[in-house]
Amino acid sequence: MTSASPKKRNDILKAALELFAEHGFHNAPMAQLAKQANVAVGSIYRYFKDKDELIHALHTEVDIALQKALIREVAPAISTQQQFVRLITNLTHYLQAHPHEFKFLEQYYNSPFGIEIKREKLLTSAPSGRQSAFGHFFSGTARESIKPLSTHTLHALAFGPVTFLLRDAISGLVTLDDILIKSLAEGCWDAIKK
Amino acid sequence: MTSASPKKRNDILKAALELFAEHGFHNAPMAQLAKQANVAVGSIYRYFKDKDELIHALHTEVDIALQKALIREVAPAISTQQQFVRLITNLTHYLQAHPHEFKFLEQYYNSPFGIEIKREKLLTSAPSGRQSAFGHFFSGTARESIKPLSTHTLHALAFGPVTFLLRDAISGLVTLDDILIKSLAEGCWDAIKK
Amino acid sequence: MTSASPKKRNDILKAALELFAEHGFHNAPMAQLAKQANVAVGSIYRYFKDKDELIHALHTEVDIALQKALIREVAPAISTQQQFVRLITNLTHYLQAHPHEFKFLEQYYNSPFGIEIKREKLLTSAPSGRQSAFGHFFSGTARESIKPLSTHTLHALAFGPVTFLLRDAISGLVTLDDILIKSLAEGCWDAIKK
Amino acid sequence: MTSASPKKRNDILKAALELFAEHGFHNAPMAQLAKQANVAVGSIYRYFKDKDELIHALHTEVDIALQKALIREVAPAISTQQQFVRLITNLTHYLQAHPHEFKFLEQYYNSPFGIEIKREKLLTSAPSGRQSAFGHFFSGTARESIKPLSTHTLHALAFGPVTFLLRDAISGLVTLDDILIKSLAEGCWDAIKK
DNA sequence: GATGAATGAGACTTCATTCAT
DNA sequence: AATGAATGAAGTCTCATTCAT
Repeated sequence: MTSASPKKRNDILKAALELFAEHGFHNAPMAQLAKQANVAVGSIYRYFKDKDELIHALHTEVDIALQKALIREVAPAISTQQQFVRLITNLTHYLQAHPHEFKFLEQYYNSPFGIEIKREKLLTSAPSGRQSAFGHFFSGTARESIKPLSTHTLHALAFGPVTFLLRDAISGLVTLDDILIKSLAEGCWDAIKK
Repeated sequence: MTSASPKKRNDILKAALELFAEHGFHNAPMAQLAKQANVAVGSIYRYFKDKDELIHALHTEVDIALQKALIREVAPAISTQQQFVRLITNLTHYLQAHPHEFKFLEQYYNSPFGIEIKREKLLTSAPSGRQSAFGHFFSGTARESIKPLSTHTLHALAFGPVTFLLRDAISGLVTLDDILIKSLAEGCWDAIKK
Repeated sequence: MTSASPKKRNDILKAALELFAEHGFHNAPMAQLAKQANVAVGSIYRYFKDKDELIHALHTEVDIALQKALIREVAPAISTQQQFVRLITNLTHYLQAHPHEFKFLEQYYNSPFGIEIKREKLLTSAPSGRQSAFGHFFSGTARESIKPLSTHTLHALAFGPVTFLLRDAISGLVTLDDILIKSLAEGCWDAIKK
Repeated sequence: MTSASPKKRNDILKAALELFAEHGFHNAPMAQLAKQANVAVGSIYRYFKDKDELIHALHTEVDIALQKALIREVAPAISTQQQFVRLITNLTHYLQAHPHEFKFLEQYYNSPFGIEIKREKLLTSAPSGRQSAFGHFFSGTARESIKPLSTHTLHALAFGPVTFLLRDAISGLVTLDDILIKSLAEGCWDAIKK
């Protein structure tokens, strides 16, 4: 699907993000999506082959934006621990500020879509947010300061807690203040540091 | 809504677990479910008011079974760290051996259903489910050995990595051997211990 | 269908009358009917071949009871007008006191069932309530005092107003007191008297 | 709920009228309705939210058409009696010529739908429908020539016979010729005139 | 290129009827 | 004879997708 008007394509993706996050893939009819995007139903199909392709495209966009956010202010100058805490903090802040993105991603990775994607990531060096930023971190000089575990395990210890807590935060069950985020990040660091 | 024959009710729940795990709630039509359970469509409605109630009932069953598995061999005699490692190990083993249950739960907690339940668990003293086993642990004598963090944060640090890794394991992206599980559990412990 | 226990048969008919009147034929499932009658679903089918037969049987019962009520205190001694007013009054009183019966009959005559029955009534001298009581009246000595119209027209002029008003009364839109009923009956008499 | 093409909307209403009249609301599946209207099932739902709304909409249409027919040739010049006879005659002629409309209305007023409507008519000044034409008549100068009864009673005496007889006529049990209609109308007049 | 009315497969659910116990 | 669990056809409604304008 080639895009004729990037503006319109964006409107659709934006509307899709909101609807998917709020109602789930299966409770977001194309008709409603079109309405929210101020676009005719038929037009959506000029930009995306079908609903699945729309979902995948949205994932790519969201993933790219997330990656950008992750590496903000992660200077090489600062200590390894500080770098790590920075990454975790960036991740948490960004997703807390973008609950739609978070809900969308959770949903995505919990659906048939997600598994496919994960498998691909292993094979190709996919342009995917999280893993690449952290992947870079884990395979860099940090390696000396952290436990000699597989990348998968490290990812789990670093990411797991954040996503777990974010779920609760976004459902309104907890409030994430800076103190909490800091202690979370430090806990994660304790989990992986040598 | 519960009728006489527990056998048939069970057949339905079993079929539901498989289909929901493999295709998702929304891609598991009642007709297919009936077929898989060797039951007429209408029969399902003798045991469950509607699809939602079936999903909730399934959650209850799965949750109870999981809790039973969690507390296996967690003797009061062993050290706090050993208790914790035991809990994490039990959780991981059980869910790895029961991928359907895991996928179902992930899906459940990522849906409107789950949030409701979580909220309830906060208010009531959750009669079943993951949190109660760990909740018990965190509020017991272990408290002296672990960081003074909120229950939510502790849960996140303890559970987050496991569920994160399990997703990958169940997708076939990693293989969880006992060594890996042990280092994961120890990592979690490092994250929360004082 | 032969009746084994007239008691049970009656329970079923009574329950059917209530449910049909309150919810309509199509919103009165056999299961609910059974429950209300304190009888197993299957048992209903021992007394009535199917739902249709049950409805027809109920019609017969209701019709017979109505006919009995109609001829109460219609002595040959009193004047023709008084006889007529008596009939109308009886009809109104009875149906007002038995709204279930009225609603059932209205529904019955407004359905495919009713038309069938009416057609039969023309051919055979069916044991049917209303028409036979009034039929008898119209073809008796009263004929001299009333307009020389067809039986159908006379029926219409005599019955029409009553049933029309009863509908409103039973919906709660009007209250029928004795004065109102009297003026109604007199109006009907004015319509048919010579 | 009203979309662009009034043609298709009309086709649906026309088909609905036929099916509802012939088989009843509950024996006229949407699928059959669609077929009869030469329309896809889904299309019906573009024009009407659900079956109930379709039924209500149909009632509105039928009611408007009926009212138009009622007031034909009811000149103010003619006598009160003549006006009344005219109204009754119009009503009878129209409904005899439009049996579907008659059956539909009977069914409608005998269902939960109808009662609602009647109640509303009492409160508001009914923008359409039978009552308004006759209501107008009863509250006009005619009042001097007719009995001092409640509007409800007058309606009953005027309408009751007509609807009663029409039921039989439409079932084919009677044939309504002009003579019969005339004597019916005069009977009704005798019932209400002072 | 854009529009949105039309389509119809398919989802969920109900309920009259049967039949093993 | 009675029971009520089981059945599955059939009903209402939704929604991804197409296509004439």
